Amino acid sequence: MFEVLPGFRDFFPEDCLQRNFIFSHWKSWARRFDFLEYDIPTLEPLELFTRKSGEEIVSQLFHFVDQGGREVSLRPELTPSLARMVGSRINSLKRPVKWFNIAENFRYERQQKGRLRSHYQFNADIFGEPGPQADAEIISLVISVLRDFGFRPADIKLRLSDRTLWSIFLESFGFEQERALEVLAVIDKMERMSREDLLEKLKPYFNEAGEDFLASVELLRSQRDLAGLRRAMESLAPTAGLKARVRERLGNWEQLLSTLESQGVGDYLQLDLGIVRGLAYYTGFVFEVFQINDKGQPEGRALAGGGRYDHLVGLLGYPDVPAVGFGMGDVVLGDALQEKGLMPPLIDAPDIFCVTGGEAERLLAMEDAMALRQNGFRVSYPLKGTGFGKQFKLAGQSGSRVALVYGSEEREKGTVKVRDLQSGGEREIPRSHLLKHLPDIIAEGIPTESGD
RNA sequence: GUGGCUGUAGCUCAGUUGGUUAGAGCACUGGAUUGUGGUUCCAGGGGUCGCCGGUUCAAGUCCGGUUAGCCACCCCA
Repeated sequence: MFEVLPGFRDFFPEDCLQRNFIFSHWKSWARRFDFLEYDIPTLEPLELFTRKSGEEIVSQLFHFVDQGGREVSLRPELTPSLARMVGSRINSLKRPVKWFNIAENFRYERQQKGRLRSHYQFNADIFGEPGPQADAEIISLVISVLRDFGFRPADIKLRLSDRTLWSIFLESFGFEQERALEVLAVIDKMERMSREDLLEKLKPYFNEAGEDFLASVELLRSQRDLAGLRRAMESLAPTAGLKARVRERLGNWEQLLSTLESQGVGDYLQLDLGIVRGLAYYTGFVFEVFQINDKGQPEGRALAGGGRYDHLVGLLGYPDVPAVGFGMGDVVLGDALQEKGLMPPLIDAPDIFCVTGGEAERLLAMEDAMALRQNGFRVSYPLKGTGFGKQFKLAGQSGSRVALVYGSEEREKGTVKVRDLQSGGEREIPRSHLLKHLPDIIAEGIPTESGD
């Protein structure tokens, strides 16, 4: 017997129904925000990913050598491919470039909850616009989608942070470029590490001054509103030059937040500089969306994450172009929808179920079924002969709205009996009038004789 | 990659101190039912007890290994 590979999933029809429910929401909201759909290959040169993330990523990629001797890999994400597409035509694309994609991504990793070796991810990105209104557009889209799934502000929070402020902060301690990123990586782990371990990790950078540094980091991380963030940053910036950059950056914050407030999604935001995101290429606003528990604490894996990456396209060898985007995976989202009871009952039923008597009647039904199908109706019938009773049972189980009854009596009169499978009401109409009347019957039903 | 827990029918699970041919509910198939239903009743199919080995007269049950899943690390899309 065969089983699916570890970390992969079979999608039975009921699973596809749920997947399509998620996909259609994603797509619908991307369209409403006027993002255009694009797509990329499943298989890419291995180097496309190592260029961005370094050689250590290779052990987590599904990669192999193809028959032509090329080192290739299933895509673990689509940002590098997207950067290639955008970069290669950046001078002819109308800006801002607003694109989205829904695709399967692969990673060779030990699986656990919310994290498989294959998952589907919704990505939307904006290229060519460096200002905070592009960030707001992305964040607003993320929240709009999740809100439409039924998550309320009490269920989820988009934790919003800023790599730019962290850079200014680290610069005030004398850290820039690589060393700033290394210290940032330590800050990223603060939620999960003890104070002793943190101090140990910071020792190479601060010697004995780690305590003071940590206190400053804590001050920043604990801020939950813009006024507090402003006070904290200004108290930490030692020079006039840094103070000016803080003021300018906080102006961007104001614009971002006021845009999101006026779009009515402010209730989902939580200012939280504790979000850093591990990836090195993020440059400005960054965010992650989490479910929150009764105490208001984030729980589980991020439902979505993203941010600004103004130098990635340049890093991959194309002209520099500012960019901001996000990703949202189907696994964590699907789990969250199940837990919260937000996955609605999804029905997948035909419009019409044909019930037939003998062979002559069956052939008439086949003729009508095809005509109905050509007009967009979803029509089903048994694929083997059985009695009327059995067929009505099947019709009921199918979830179909109406049954069309083709018996010898109807055949002789040139009619067909239409039965409303919900109300039990019936109506006999000439076969030639089927197409004309069925849309109304399906929409409005047939009352029972008692007028019920 | 490291560690802990768990594997009995498609699903949820029983299965006694090791003891004959491994069970239930749901689901599925057929029938009761050849002109009207999702109820009901009857019957049936479906298992290498994850896999391999060991202990034993005897293993679903005990032991070892392995594999898969879950959880936590590591890491992060």
